[in-house]
Amino acid sequence: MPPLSTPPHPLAALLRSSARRRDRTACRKLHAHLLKSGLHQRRPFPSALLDAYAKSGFLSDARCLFDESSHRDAVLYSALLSALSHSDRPSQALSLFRRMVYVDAVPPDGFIFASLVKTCSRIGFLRLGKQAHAQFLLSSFYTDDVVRSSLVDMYSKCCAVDDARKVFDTVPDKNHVCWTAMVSGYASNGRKSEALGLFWQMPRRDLFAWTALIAGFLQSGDSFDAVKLFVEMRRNQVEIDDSFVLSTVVGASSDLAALELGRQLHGLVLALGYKSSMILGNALVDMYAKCSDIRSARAVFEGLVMRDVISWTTMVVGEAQHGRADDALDLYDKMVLAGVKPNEVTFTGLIYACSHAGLVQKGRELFDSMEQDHGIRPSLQHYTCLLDLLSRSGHLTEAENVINSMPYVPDEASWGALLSACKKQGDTSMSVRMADRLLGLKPKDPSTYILLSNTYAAAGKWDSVASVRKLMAEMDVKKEPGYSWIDLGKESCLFRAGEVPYTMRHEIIRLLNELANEMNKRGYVPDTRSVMHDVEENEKEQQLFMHSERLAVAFGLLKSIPGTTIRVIKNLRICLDCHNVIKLISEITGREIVVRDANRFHHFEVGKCSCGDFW
DNA sequence: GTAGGGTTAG
Repeated sequence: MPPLSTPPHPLAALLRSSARRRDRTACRKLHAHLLKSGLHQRRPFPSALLDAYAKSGFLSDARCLFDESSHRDAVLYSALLSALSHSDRPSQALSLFRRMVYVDAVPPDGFIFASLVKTCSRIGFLRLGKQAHAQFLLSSFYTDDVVRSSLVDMYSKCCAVDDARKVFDTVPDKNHVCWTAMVSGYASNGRKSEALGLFWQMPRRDLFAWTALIAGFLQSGDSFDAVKLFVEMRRNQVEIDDSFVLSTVVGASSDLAALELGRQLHGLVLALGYKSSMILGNALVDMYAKCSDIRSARAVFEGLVMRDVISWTTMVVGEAQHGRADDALDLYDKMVLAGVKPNEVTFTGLIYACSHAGLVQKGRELFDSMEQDHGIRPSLQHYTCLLDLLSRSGHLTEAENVINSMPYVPDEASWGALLSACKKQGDTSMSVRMADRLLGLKPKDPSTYILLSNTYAAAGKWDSVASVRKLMAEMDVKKEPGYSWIDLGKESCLFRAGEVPYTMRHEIIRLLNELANEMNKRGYVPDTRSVMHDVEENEKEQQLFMHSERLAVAFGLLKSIPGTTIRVIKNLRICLDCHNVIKLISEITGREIVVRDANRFHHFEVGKCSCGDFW
């Protein structure tokens, strides 16, 4: 006969179900009842109550219970440590752990080791994770497989995949959690073939395993294969009974700027009944914004039942990248009115919006308000946004004062922001000064080298141009080749500069020539400043004529349904001349054209661009 | 009574 286990107290069962529903009111009622009946200090209620508050998202209530408790044993510590390790400030678990060991002299058990390792995984603290591993092996719990699974996860998250594999191999009877942790580890660290190999060796592949694999591919930058795997998962008829995998694959379509795919996924989300999921809603808002369909993004946002700081921030950033600064600022006011606290990401989006619309004073105010009104210390990235804001609108001296007095060491991005603005405004001596500082940092980004080389060339400093080239060779920096991509749902096409697909060659060239005639009538003169190669003027014009974004727009005009918006994605920034040309094309053809470049979105309509030529 | 794997914003 197996030993009879004590049935759970009916109130404990009620607490657990309230926690699952995240029902804080129910927790409070039960808490009151326990207090009145004097049961609150009897086992299992101290830890069950704490756990219920924590799991329904009220960590401060859980913390209060812990602090007021007179008897803090391993179970109570374990409940709070677990809650903190899952919170948005997992490092708090470390100070609690120290208090447990040094103040209350409670020795860690298997539960506590698991939470400690989880904390190290969340904050990426490999050194401490290794110490915890060593202590665990010395303890009497060294055979605990739950802790081993958390160690597999911890090593993977700290990029030590081979160490994760060593732990994985020591587990005799691996369960799903352990397999999934290892598959996720390989996938998210870019070890694709090992991830797939292990995945297909799994005894059974459930939704968790598929999600881990797909999310891992996405994390390591392989959105295309992430989507392919999702299709394979559907073919394998895996039931989707939670929304994790959907938000992951919606994220992949944002990355790919694949609007048609995103629309289909939106349909699937509705069909599977996840209309009211906030996380999925947030992912969809971001997807539509990144796929250049800002109106649909806004429609999904307006339809959200619940909005958290991520929902608002996603929408603010979306409006900002589409050059709709007024809408971004208006959203911010509504967000504050709705009682949602902005965070550091919200301010990045807001200052970016001001910067791209030339709203200097408003941007300065927001930057100051960040710390004054919201207690958020500006990061280096915020300072870089401020530098961009000031320098773009011609406040170069003020910007130079900021970069020299800010409480951070400026990096490649900060000097780069300042330099590109100086150069655009033709301040040669300041440009050279900035360029010299930037060159000293041995930059990594190919576009920085192009910027440096152009700056020195414009100033006639040919010896500096030569040293830029030399450093590029030393650092093995190669300019990324430009390409543009258009997705019409039924067919999509990728264009590189100067290359036209054979089957469409005549039609595309003929259309571009017809458009050029019309443009010439309207006074268009090619702006060859964007052509870097040292060639004759008419050769430069010929190169511009075949820029990838133009080829993609021409393809879109020929192939898309008349009257629909043409959406083009470019991997680098759009060139000055193409910007002029596409404005004219939008006027001549009466079509709306949206280009997503490396930096932002350009909406071309009736001869104008949403960026106001200020990008 | 307490633990381990997979989702959203710059």
